[in-house]
Amino acid sequence: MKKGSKAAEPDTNGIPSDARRSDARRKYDPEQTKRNILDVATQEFSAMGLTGARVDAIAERTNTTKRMLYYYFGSKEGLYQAVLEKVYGDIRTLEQDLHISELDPVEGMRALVEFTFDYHDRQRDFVRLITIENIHGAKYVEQVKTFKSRNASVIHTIEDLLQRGIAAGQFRSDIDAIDLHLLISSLCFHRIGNRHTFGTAFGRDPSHPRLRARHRAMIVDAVLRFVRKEG
Amino acid sequence: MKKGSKAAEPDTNGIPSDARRSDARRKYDPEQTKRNILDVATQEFSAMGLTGARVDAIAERTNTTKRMLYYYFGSKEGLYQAVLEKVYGDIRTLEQDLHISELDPVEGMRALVEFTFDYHDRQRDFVRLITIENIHGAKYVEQVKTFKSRNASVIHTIEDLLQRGIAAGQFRSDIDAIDLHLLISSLCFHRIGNRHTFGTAFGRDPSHPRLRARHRAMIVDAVLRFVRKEG
Amino acid sequence: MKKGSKAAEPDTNGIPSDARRSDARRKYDPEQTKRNILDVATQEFSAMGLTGARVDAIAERTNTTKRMLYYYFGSKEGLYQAVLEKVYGDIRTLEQDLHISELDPVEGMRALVEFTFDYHDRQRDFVRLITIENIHGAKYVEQVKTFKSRNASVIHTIEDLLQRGIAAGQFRSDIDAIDLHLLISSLCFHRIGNRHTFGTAFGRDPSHPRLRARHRAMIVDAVLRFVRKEG
Amino acid sequence: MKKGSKAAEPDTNGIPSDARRSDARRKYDPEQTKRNILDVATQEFSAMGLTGARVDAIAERTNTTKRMLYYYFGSKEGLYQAVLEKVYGDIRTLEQDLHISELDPVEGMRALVEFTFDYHDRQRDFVRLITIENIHGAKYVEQVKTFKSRNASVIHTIEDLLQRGIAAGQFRSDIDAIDLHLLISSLCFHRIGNRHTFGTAFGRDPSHPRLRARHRAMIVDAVLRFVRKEG
DNA sequence: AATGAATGAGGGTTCATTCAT
DNA sequence: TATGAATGAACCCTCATTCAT
Repeated sequence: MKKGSKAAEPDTNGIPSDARRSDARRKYDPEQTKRNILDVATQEFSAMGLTGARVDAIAERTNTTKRMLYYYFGSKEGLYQAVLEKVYGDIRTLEQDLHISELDPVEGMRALVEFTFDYHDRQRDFVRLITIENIHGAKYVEQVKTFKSRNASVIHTIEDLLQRGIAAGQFRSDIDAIDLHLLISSLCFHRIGNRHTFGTAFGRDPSHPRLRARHRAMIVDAVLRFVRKEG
Repeated sequence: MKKGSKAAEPDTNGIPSDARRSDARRKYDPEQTKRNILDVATQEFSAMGLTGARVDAIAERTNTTKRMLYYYFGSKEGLYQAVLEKVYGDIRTLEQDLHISELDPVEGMRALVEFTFDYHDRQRDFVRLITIENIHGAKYVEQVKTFKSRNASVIHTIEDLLQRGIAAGQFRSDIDAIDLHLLISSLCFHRIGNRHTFGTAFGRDPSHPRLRARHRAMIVDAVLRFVRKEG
Repeated sequence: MKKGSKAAEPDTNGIPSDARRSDARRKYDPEQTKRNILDVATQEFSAMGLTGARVDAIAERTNTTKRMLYYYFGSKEGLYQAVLEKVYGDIRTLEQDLHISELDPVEGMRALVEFTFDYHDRQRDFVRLITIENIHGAKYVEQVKTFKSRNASVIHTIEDLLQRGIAAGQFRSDIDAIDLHLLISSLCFHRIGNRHTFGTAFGRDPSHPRLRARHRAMIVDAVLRFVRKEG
Repeated sequence: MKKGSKAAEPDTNGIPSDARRSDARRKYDPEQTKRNILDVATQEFSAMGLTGARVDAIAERTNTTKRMLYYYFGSKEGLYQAVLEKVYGDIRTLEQDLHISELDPVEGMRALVEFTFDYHDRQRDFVRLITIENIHGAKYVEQVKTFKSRNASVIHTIEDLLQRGIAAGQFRSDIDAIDLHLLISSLCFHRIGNRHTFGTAFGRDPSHPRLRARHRAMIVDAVLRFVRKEG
């Protein structure tokens, strides 16, 4: 308010901006503010759905105010989309670390299924957001750039596995890669995504840690039985 | 009231007045009013979710007014629950018609899987409502009386199949009935419930009629390979 | 519905209508229905006020349906007015039974105050309805025929008492009858009408039976001290 | 904003800008907005009762919109309670200014009664709101913090007066302070609170200014006669 | 960069009342 | 005489969003 207030700002003399970024005590840190909003929004959207989520509820649990939310993300939908982007950005590289192409087809398939299983088992926000997206006809995820490319890479991995497995006489030759991915996804997704209704129906939460190992083995088993060449 | 007035009415050619009671032209027909509201509500809730659905939108597409909706169902949530109940009531008896217990275990298993597949493939509202319920932690379906009992009957069917299959030397003996149901459900549910994100990811709608036969065969195949006793 | 249904009605052959009236088992008894509605309505209006009362709430606790309420009383306001009328009709004759004019002025005054006290102490519905009327500017009680005439009679009683008391040298001669009635009413009304706020303020319910005798004596005392000629 | 614009404004002759902060022309002034809402709400609640009052009606007569009402007071009931609080806050200090403890007991009692009379005579909103509260069982005033404490102070004042009056041989020794307060309140409250029904009954509005002096004297007289030790 | 105050459109719900039987 | 079904207007409240500072 006073003139000369600019001079009164926390002095940044000479320190490179990169270093300042990581200073947690800085008063105004746009990146941190954005991250904070995104984290809270992820929880809220994941818990309540797109329509069920409340902008006020998100703002309240944030370190900043509602206005900032609009300042950075434009609208509720914009924020939702940013959440989707963030969640997808988080996965990006994980799969490549498995080096599946270096494994024997059967072992590679097992590794892929186990990875997929573990991923769904741990990333519940991701699972919920996918569910929510489907209620909205995948309208928003469609605009997430990394979405399609990332999924394409899974198909490549599977295609490679199938090809090598067939060549080695281990796998059947009549399996479509996308169909197989659908099959694997189904088995890994459902037990998390629909765990509440399933739990209510059978008095058994399918996502409970106690069942994890058994389900993991079951799904790996089912997939391997499905792809393996008989006799 | 007058005799002559009958002739002026839209023709009812020969249909006895008893049958016409359920006629759309009757002004005071609570059963029809309720059914009409329920039908419209099923669409709206299924399309928009519980929070996303608009009571006004439902009322508008109804033959009556918004007030009647509250007259019969008390609240938006009450109506949602009634929808859940109706959708569940619709399935109840269908399964018993299969007479699975009279079939050979392998054929019985095939019949069960095919039935489950077809059911999910056709009853998209049902699938969507289950998805929506999971976003709300299955809070509402918990209060639907028929829900648990109906689900229990599926498990009995599977248990019977497994037992007979084991006895006949056809099935493995280490399979849990509920786990198997989860596996079958996963495969049938996912391709419908998550078809939008799947379609966006791979440019292929997994619920498209053109893929139905292939997926149906695939799933039956996967389940049978899973339960069958190996060589 | 069938023709000849009239003959099927509970037969009333020859019994005079007066006798039939009092038959509690009669199916349709307008007088009893009306009384039933009025009784329930008195409770509801007295408990909730005119705006706070709910027509549905009244109808629910009645032996008949909401429609009858409109059939007999026309509207919510009509019913409210009928309640007012009933409550006033109930008092009508009570006061005359005291034969105050036959008593010595001091004893007569005591009797009048005690009667007024007891009446307010017992007829809480009456007190509440008066309170409610004042919130509505006495709009409805204005149309109750017995209201003004009944109140006029109290003034006559007081005037008579004052005159006789002055003549006997017992009472002051400078007291206005209406003012005195206001004074007496104030003392008897307030402890019932405002008992809730008073109770909250002082932790003591002024209408509690335990205090009744003391308050009764106090008020009689206060009034007599007020009217008595000094020295 | 321009210098010249000031001259065009309705004159603010010489009042320093600090004082003008509460000026009606400021657009962002939460305190004024709140006060404005409270003032209008006081009228509406007092005139219509809690249930009878309309949020829309309040908002309409306000400088702001209905939304702000909820922004500041949360709900209709919250606003009602705030009104109660405000009305009570207004009285709080008034009584202490009388310095009753410095007066001779008889004069002190007279001052107290006159103050009570004048207060009820002037603060009709207060009287109405107390009436309304009693219809709701004092549910809301119970939560007004200042309510009990303030009332306690009146009792202390009366106790002090009684004690000193007894010591001076002027007052009777058998009077309970709370009972006396009830007596005084009754006399001051009733003529305002029930003036409509009283007016209808006797064709005389007891709260009319023309009667004020007479009633004031009557009530003081009645109270003094009641407390005075008899010859 | 950041904020409390303000907003209009629409949300679910309830009211007293009337219609058709 | 009596009734369940139906109604439209209005009620209280909440939403995502923007303004002025």
